[in-house]
Amino acid sequence: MAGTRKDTPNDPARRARILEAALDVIADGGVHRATHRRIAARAGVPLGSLTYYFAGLDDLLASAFASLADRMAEQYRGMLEAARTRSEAEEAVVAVICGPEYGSDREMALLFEMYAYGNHNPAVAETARLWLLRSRESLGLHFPPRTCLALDALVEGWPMHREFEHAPLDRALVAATVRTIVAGLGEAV
Amino acid sequence: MAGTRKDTPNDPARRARILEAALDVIADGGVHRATHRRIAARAGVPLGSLTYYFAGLDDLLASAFASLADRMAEQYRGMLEAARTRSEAEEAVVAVICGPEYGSDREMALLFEMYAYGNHNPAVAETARLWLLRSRESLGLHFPPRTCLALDALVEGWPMHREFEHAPLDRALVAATVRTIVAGLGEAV
Amino acid sequence: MAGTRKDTPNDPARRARILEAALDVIADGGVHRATHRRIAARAGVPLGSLTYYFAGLDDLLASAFASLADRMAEQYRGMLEAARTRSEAEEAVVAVICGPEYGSDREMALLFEMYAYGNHNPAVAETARLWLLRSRESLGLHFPPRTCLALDALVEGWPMHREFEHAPLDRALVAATVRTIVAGLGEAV
Amino acid sequence: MAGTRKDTPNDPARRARILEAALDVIADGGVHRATHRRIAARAGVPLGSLTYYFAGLDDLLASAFASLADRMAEQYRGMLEAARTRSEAEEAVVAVICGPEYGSDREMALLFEMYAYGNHNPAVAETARLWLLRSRESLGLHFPPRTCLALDALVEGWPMHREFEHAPLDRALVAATVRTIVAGLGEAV
DNA sequence: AATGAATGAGATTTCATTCAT
DNA sequence: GATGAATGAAATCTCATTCAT
Repeated sequence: MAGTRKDTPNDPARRARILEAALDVIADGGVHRATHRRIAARAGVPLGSLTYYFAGLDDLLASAFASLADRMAEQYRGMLEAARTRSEAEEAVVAVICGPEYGSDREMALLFEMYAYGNHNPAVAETARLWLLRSRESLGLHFPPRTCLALDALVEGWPMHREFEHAPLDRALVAATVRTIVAGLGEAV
Repeated sequence: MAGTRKDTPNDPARRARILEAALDVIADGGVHRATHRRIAARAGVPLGSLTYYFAGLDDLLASAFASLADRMAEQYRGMLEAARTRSEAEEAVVAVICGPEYGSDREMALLFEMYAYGNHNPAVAETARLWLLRSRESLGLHFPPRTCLALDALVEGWPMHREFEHAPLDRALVAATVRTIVAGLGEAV
Repeated sequence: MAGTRKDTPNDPARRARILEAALDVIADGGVHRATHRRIAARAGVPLGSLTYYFAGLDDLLASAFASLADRMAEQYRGMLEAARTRSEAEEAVVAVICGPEYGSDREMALLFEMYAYGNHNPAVAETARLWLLRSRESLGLHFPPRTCLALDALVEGWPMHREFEHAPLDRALVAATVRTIVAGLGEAV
Repeated sequence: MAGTRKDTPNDPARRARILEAALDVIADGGVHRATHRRIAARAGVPLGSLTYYFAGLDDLLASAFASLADRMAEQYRGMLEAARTRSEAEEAVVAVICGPEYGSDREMALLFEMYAYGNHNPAVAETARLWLLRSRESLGLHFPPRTCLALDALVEGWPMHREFEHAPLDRALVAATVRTIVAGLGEAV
């Protein structure tokens, strides 16, 4: 808590700090409670800053989601890239679905917000589309295209159970499902 | 003076009409743009009506989502109940995922909103939890529990691709995946 | 100064009071300084009142100008109607141009504001057009149409001198000019 | 780095360009919408420029109106100076009133803005006063003082009809009125 | 000399909610 | 039971101006 730290003018990190604050506020209260005031307060910057850096709240939120998607896509890819064998790759997919290496509760909540907001904001819709595409590409490092599509559906859908039922996922079941899909859909394009 | 009046003073359908209007407004602009005024205008009822029937906006939205979840859970169950054989049941799951019999774009968007809003509203979180549970129960009419969990992940996740990529899903691939999971996970509890 | 008087709910005079306050504020500082806050303060009503009674600032200002134009057109007509002879009518025109029976400084300033604002607001442009028309009609009680047009030009233009040069108009000259125009243009349509 | 630069560092025309942009912005949206930002954008100069060249917005607007009045007074005088005979002078007055040689719609709108703004800004009031004086002086090249006053009233007032009623003026009527005034008021001082 | 960055103040507007009837 | 009127609070956004460079 740097508390009294004054920003130097032209603080290059300020923009990023605002974005991160926006994500915090969204994670806490949802897009529907993300306001200029709350974001500015959380970031510790004056209100006027937000409209100086961003054309409007929509633009700010869209940028925040873009930054989120970017960061998560990189993590995702990192996990898949680290796998050396098909079997390790399957294990990586399980980890992506079940955590905890990937996708904190905060990030899952933010993704839901992104999907919801994307239905009402073209820029965010595009961010979501790209995010889906990139996750598919990461899977493509190890699996054929059709398998990627099926696994990706699992990756999007299963964490929902994690979120709303208050129990951790059954890791063995997830692993079995992943293996089944990979084996069952085979190598066909 | 009753001349142009549309509702009897105690219109029993008014409450339902307000809920439907709320869903329309949410589908159009998201929870973050759902306001008393817009909902009242859409429902064609006086503003004061809303605070008469509902304790507040949160309560109204929670009721609207509950009504949505209820209706969709019934449709879902109807589709599974109509299946007579395991194979028809698999076909029903494919239909649930790919549409168009189930889950219009409007309804998909509303589900995203429900998941997002549920992260910030306990009543809606409970609605979402129940909805997930009921969809699992419907699958349970035909499949063993672990298969239900895996299929349900697919049911939640795959429609997202439909929503953000602008192409219909590959029905054959979905069918193959469903069959693979059903066969691969077997009958074990 | 009624000072602490509370408005009864549903005060029928409140709308009119807001309009009058708006004109006061415009007369003081010009349209470019007429803000919700200032108008509300001058009228002694809460800020929210203004947007309850008027769709926006433009609407409020347009209504204020409409009320001004209406009142002045009635005064104008009253003065012309009171004239019994052609000679009295000429005298009435002189009075309209030179004051003080008609057109206080405040009202003249407001008219300038109306003309200026009318160039950027269709509703006010229409108000200005109607105002010009009604003043012509009042002149028409005594003079043929072409004479009305010429006299009306005088009525609009001469007060400007009054406003910006800091001397009262030369009443005798105005009278002579009016007589000359009435006589010179004759009775032709 | 001079690559795309349009102005030399000390562009002598920049000040004038800003003033012209200010007039454009005023003509478009009125004084009440003339802001530093809009003017800078229209002029294609950086925002900081405006506060460098002008002490504040009031100063900028006052300078812009001064430049307008100057230019129009010169045009006005040019038209009167070109007249060689009394009859040509009368024709020049008609042209000034009816256009199109003098006073485009844009310029008329700007004059209205000047009159309105002048009521709230001493510098602009002085500009307006001078403008009225100079137009009178130009008339004085051909007509005696009292005639000048009367003609000038016509020159200020008649164009208003042009502006708000959507028809061109009746040139013959204007000419007849001018002749009548010139003849009727005679040569007396 | 000239300007991009920055911000406090305030503008317009929307809104949930209260309340008298 | 039902609702139009009303308003305080807060939302988004714009802006004139200052300042370091």
